[in-house]
Amino acid sequence: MTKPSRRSRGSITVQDVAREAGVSAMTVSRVVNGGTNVREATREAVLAAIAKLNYSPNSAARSLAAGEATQIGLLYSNPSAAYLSQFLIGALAAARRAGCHLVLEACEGERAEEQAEATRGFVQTHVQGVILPPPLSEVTAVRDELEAAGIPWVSVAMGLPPEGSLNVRIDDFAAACAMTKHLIDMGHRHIGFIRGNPNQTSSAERYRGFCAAIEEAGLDLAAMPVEQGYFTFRSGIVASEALLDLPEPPTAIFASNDDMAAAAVGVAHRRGLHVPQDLSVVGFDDTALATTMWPELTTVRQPIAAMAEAALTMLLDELRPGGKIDAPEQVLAHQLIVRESCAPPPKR
Amino acid sequence: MTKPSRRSRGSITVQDVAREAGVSAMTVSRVVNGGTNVREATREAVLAAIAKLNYSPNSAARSLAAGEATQIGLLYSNPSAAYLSQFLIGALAAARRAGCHLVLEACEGERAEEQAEATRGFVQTHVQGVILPPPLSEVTAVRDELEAAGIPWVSVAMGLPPEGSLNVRIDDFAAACAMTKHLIDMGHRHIGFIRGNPNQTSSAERYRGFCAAIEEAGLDLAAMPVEQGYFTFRSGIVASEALLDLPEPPTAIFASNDDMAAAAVGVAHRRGLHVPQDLSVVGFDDTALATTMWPELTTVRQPIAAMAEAALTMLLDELRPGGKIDAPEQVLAHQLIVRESCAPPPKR
DNA sequence: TGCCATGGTGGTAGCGCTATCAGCTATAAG
DNA sequence: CTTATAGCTGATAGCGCTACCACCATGGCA
Repeated sequence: MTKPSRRSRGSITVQDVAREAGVSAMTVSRVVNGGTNVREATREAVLAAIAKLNYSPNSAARSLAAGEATQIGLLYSNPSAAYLSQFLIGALAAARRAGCHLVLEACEGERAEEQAEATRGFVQTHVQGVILPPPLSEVTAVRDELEAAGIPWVSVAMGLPPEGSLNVRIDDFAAACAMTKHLIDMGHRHIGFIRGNPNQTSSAERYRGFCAAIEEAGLDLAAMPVEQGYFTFRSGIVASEALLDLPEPPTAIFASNDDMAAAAVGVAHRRGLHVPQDLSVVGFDDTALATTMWPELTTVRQPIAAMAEAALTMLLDELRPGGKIDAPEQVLAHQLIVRESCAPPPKR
Repeated sequence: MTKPSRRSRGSITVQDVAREAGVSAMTVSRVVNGGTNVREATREAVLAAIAKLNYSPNSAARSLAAGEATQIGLLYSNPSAAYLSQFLIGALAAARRAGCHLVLEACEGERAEEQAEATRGFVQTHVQGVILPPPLSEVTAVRDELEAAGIPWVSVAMGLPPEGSLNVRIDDFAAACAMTKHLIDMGHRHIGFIRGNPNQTSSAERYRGFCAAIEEAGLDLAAMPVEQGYFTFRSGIVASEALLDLPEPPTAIFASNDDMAAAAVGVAHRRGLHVPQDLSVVGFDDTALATTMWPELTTVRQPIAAMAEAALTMLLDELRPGGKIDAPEQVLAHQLIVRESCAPPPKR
């Protein structure tokens, strides 16, 4: 008489599958994980048993037995909500597959001391690795703290990551270049640019892309009005006002992110300018904002969720004892999203 | 000669703490978890040892040994990004504390069949419970599917949840009432209301709150123009146009969420109306949008992260074998956030 | 013919924690 | 003074899985 174990929730285990397939638990485990050194016939028998019993491995047991990393930190700071939610979706998907937990920590302040403090929180909770989405990927206070604690990290969406560091990003340069070409192809010859926050290297990369496209088209870069922005809506207002106050205002504005582009549209409306008939506006990032405005924004889409997934996967590879990272740097594809906020320039 | 176990990552375990404190591992475990039946002196010794060794429990081992729920589903559908990110932050915090994984699943379509399909994905991945943020909390196709599979769920932010169901929410009625009172107190006597999507009971509750405040102030409810919206920016545009096209347009617009309020502001600007001098606009939810617009929006803040945390905690309580839920319904406090988008009505 | 590679498989021993129960000490009750 | 009762503690036995080795067939090579 086999009384069922008191604690068991009656779920299917490797043992059940092994019995069903007529092999050992070990072989089932091998099939489930990559499965090197298993004969094809055996593998199929196991897979059939898994399907029949509707088995799914217990991730707690798996991480415990494998001694895997279980806590991965994610330090975020004042991200756009749209960015963060996409990022979390991607990170969670990867985390669940790997059976590890995501530990979030907000890093509010701008001061190095506050940032270091938030980072230390991670060290105390024993996270085994940390993911740094922008703009934290660029903050040395955070990176130094992690370095000191010997915790590996992956930076995401840096414009120009330091050599040899783990990072996942898009090609900001190429994307900005393509967007600028799009404006030029529409007929714009006088394009205003709003730069991003200089504390992020992607700002410089986007500006470089803009410049490259202008020069490649044989236009006079010096004639293009450029304003400094800081990725915030407010800074976009100031920059847009400055651009539109010029004696000869541009016919198109390329803002380094969507928030600032939204600001440009708002300023234009206040001045009675119609977008896109009188002024074209384009952004960068394709956040939710881009489609909750009127007109909807032409912008560059970053595969945010995929980048988060890639970052977590890369980090776990790094953490795995034997496994060395084959590519410490991963560049994912961006996409130009054309919507209604840009049109050929008005005829004079 | 004790060779260290091959797989150990050198982390501190209960055994280490037990040795340090001069007690058994079991006692340490008791102290760490609630700690019933432990003498005060013993507890302190254990806590001291924990602090000294900087011990933190291994959540994988814990869930495995305790046979706890490890996978909680979260079905989301076209939420505002701001809502989702806040929600995930709260849910993740609770999930990590409980040592369970969050399994996300997007439920895109509107059709019952698609919704049921997405839900079945959960059943196959063996989630032990499901959290339903709005608007899915109201979708019967989803709930029926979960019911059929015997998976418990918690609904979040329903306006008027069915009796006896697990749910976490705010008092939409009271919040809308307070907001309306705020407008009346400012001197508004002719207030336009944009309703939310009728597929969500919170829409009706917010409208009820509006009506109650109007009547309580002795105003004529029938004189207040009301338009149907669907929580989207687009629907807000249509509704706002209708309100402002009236022969006698309202001096204030109360939109049932921030997206529609943002639309109202946009429409007003297009018509050359200044907000808040010519028209006051208020929203509901306090999403990120409320502060990335100009002027910033007066709105109602829902404690989204706290609601998500409460929902997950409630679900885990329900799942715990012995533990019965003491309160299947939990109402959290909302907050009126006053910003720049509303002012006394213009003098005639 | 022997012998070592090699690919495939199973047995064993934990990973770090907690449920269970037995035992042990104090206090209350008989 | 015994017995019942409660409070506190520890030994044991797993939770479901995988690392590690031992093992057994092959088959190629000397």
